[in-house]
Amino acid sequence: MKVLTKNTDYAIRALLALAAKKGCFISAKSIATEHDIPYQFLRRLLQEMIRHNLIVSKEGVQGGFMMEKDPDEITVTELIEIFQGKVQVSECMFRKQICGNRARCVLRHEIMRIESVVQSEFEKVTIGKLLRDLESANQVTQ
Amino acid sequence: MKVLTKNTDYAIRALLALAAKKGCFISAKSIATEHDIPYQFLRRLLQEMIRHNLIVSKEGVQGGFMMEKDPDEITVTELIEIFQGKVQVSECMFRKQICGNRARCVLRHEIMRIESVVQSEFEKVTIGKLLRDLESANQVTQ
DNA sequence: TTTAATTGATACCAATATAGTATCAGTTAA
DNA sequence: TTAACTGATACTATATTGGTATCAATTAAA
Ligand code: FES
Ligand code: FES
Repeated sequence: MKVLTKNTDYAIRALLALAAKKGCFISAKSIATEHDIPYQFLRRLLQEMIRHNLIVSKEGVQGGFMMEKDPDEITVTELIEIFQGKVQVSECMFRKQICGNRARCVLRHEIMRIESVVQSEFEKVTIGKLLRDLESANQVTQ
Repeated sequence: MKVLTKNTDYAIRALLALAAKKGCFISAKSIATEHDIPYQFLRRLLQEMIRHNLIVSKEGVQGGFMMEKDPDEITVTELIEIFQGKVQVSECMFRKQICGNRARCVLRHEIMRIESVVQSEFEKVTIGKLLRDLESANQVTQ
């Protein structure tokens, strides 16, 4: 069971690259080569993130992509939702036969509780936090 | 993003059916019809659960499947691992370029922390617990 | 003003995972 | 002897994921 797919994985890495150079326009090509992400795949992800107002773009020579939203406000939960759809444990376990009362269903409550725990854990992890972790890790090893 | 696939969903339901009639052999056919699970699909899941010593079977007429392991010892985590593979957030985010030091990688720590949170949440949910929830829910509604 | 570097948009393809079906041999209670 | 069962395994269909290709539009710079 994979929690993060390539979409999300690559998107996080691209955002880290942009966050590290906030205010500058960085081309998709340079991000792709520097971070070992398939170019056309990355392009699609970047366009999707524009639609969600995480980043902005500039066309033409010297163009590229730039961080728009505050990195500390971009959570992994948000990225998962964009690229993998909303986290849901199960559409609705135990339909029909077993579970007659959807509203009061104890199982459903159990499931929803877990859903919210998972989500809140991923919400604690923001691009901003990851970037700081990354930078301090690099200092140690250099 | 779906956390539980049909495999796991059906397996849980089948186990609940068996746990509710502990000590008896129940045929795959009756479980399938009563709980609206595709018969051949269910058969495969049951065989897989035999291999993992969750249940046992008896061949021939009046045969079927019976709970083997204590329902309170069967966690949703275990079922996810059987049917969807071990929970892993990402194979290894930020390989190569960014992350030179696998052992000390802060990002990796962050990811592993979340992994363990997710796992421990699902470990709290056992077949035994679900069954009791289910039974008390049924009492209320009847 | 031409050109090369760029994004926008979109269609396509390949690989893998998920969901479901079919078949036939072997076992066993009735 | 037979019908109700499981064991084993192969097959198919569909969806998701991962990746590639193409071409038009834009723009800084030569
Ligand atoms: S599990 Fe869906 S309503 Fe109870
Ligand atoms: S993310 Fe894999 S070692 Fe750092």
